[in-house]
Amino acid sequence: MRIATWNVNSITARLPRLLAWLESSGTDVLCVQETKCSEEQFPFDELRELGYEAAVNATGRWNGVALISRAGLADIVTGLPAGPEYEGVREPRAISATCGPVRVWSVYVPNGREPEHAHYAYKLLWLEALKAAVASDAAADRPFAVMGDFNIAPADEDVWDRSFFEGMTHVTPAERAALASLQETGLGDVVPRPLKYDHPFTYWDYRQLCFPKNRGMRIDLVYGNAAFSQAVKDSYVDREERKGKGASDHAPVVVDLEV
DNA sequence: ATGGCCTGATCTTCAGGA
Repeated sequence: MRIATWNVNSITARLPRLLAWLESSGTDVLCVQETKCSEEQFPFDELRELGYEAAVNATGRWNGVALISRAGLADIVTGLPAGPEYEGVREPRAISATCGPVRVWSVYVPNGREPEHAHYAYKLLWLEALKAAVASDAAADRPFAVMGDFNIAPADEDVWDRSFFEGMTHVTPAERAALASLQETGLGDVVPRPLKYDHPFTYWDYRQLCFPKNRGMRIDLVYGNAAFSQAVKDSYVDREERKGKGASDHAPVVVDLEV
């Protein structure tokens, strides 16, 4: 089974590339983030024509997550149970389902904006709620993973220049501590291999030639429990999908499982 | 080759992304 996660930065703008990539990569289950559409606007029909069904948690122009699967889609949970609100809104940032032998969450962790911003405190609260939501499945025998855009670089080598990010979100000790806390549930970082260069960055800013210069970050992560991690046969960042016109600023992270 | 931001809506200007 091939399972992947990809922040598409608008599923509407990305639809031609998304459909082509699903076919060319042969992905069975895709965790999507930043759909940036309402559920009414979600391209269910186009996906169905390729043999995929979808479960969606999306409300409009911001955020939005989905699971796209041709391996089953059962026991769907929309949103984090007891997930925090931001400015009175429970934003669409998580969805989970069972896809054949695997249970999976697609998550879009809040950005945080700046360490002093209310959004940053919200980010840490959101990660606490995520830990509570996944603890039971993480400890179970069934292959289970939390996959998505975590908006956190786990270590200094996961950003192109540590000094560039001084004082910024994505690299603060509190955010990294939240990731470490999540791992206490029994989840481990499934680190993909890069297809080029020496580090598996997953995001490159659109601006200032960041991609050609490989000024990237590894913030799209896969956290699997023991059964999931043992089933991993290969994992890589498909940087080819970051190339050319109409690309997302994130590349898909692909995981091949023997289940 | 990979190329100096992109997206959708409040739509010609802006918030948000990270």
